Amino acid sequence: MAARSPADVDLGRLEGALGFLLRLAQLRTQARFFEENAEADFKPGEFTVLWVIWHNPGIRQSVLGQKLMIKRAHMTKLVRSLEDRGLVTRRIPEDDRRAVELTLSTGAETQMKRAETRFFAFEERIGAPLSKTEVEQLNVLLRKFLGLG
Amino acid sequence: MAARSPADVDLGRLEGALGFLLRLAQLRTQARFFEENAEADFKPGEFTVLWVIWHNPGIRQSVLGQKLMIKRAHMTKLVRSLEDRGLVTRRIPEDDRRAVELTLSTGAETQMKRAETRFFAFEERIGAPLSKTEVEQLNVLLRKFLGLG
DNA sequence: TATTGTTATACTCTATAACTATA
DNA sequence: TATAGTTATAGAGTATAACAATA
Repeated sequence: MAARSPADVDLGRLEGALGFLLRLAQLRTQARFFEENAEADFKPGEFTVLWVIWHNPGIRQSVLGQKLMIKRAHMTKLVRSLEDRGLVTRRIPEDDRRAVELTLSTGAETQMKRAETRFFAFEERIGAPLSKTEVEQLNVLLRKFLGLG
Repeated sequence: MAARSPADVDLGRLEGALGFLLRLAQLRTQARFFEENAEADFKPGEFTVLWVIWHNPGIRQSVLGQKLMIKRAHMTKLVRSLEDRGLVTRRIPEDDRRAVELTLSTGAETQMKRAETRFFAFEERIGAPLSKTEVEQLNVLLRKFLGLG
């Protein structure tokens, strides 16, 4: 009855709960990232933000936040820290002086090219418990779940 | 070029990255949970911990932490808060006086029966963008990804 | 009035390291 | 020596509300 090892634990209905499985999958992925990429330039969140700015130069801070589900107040702090590290430049557009347009610095582009290799190599590795077809299925289902593509 | 709305944003290879999709899916699920369950007794993390204790009475604190990927130091604080609220009882077993065995209080069982209904109803709802078959596929793939069942 | 971004504050989750007690 | 749990501390992420500037 009283479980003495993780394998003995009975999760009951929880084991079929999508929210629970998503949380666990995300936690495990994040934990593995920090184990295997201790000396990486960027954390996953930073990489993602920089990546999207890189591929959408001049993107507005609010749009970036909406897309990546980052709240405005947190976005401010995040962008400030990237700016302080010389990775991102901010520009106030003439047509709407409330907004902020974000661009990658040239130094950041160089760093991102290196980080890209490492990051997507990791993405390949974490799919390992699944076959190539299964990874593709999982991708399709998650994108549909999220209303992307 | 410069994206003015989230729909315009180009995610490039990121859109096919498992870690990224998992993070977004988890974030969205969590955000929806708090929108729709503002008056719930328990947060998802608390519900999960209480659920596992409920279904594995006398489970050791360390085993629970391993299963749910909660670090020991955080586990201590979490269990303390549950104990302070009269939901969980701690017991030092005679055969290993370093360990702590966790059990649900009777009051907590009653609360959990109510919470169970709400929680799993939410779990049903979040699967909505997908068909029943797709939800089942997603469950299977995530469990395999996690090395469960 | 509504929107964009900022500031201030607080709470949760997580990470680390040093510690106690038990094995 | 190793393990289970605790304590203390720090950092990241997130939420809220109040605010300024602009639309």
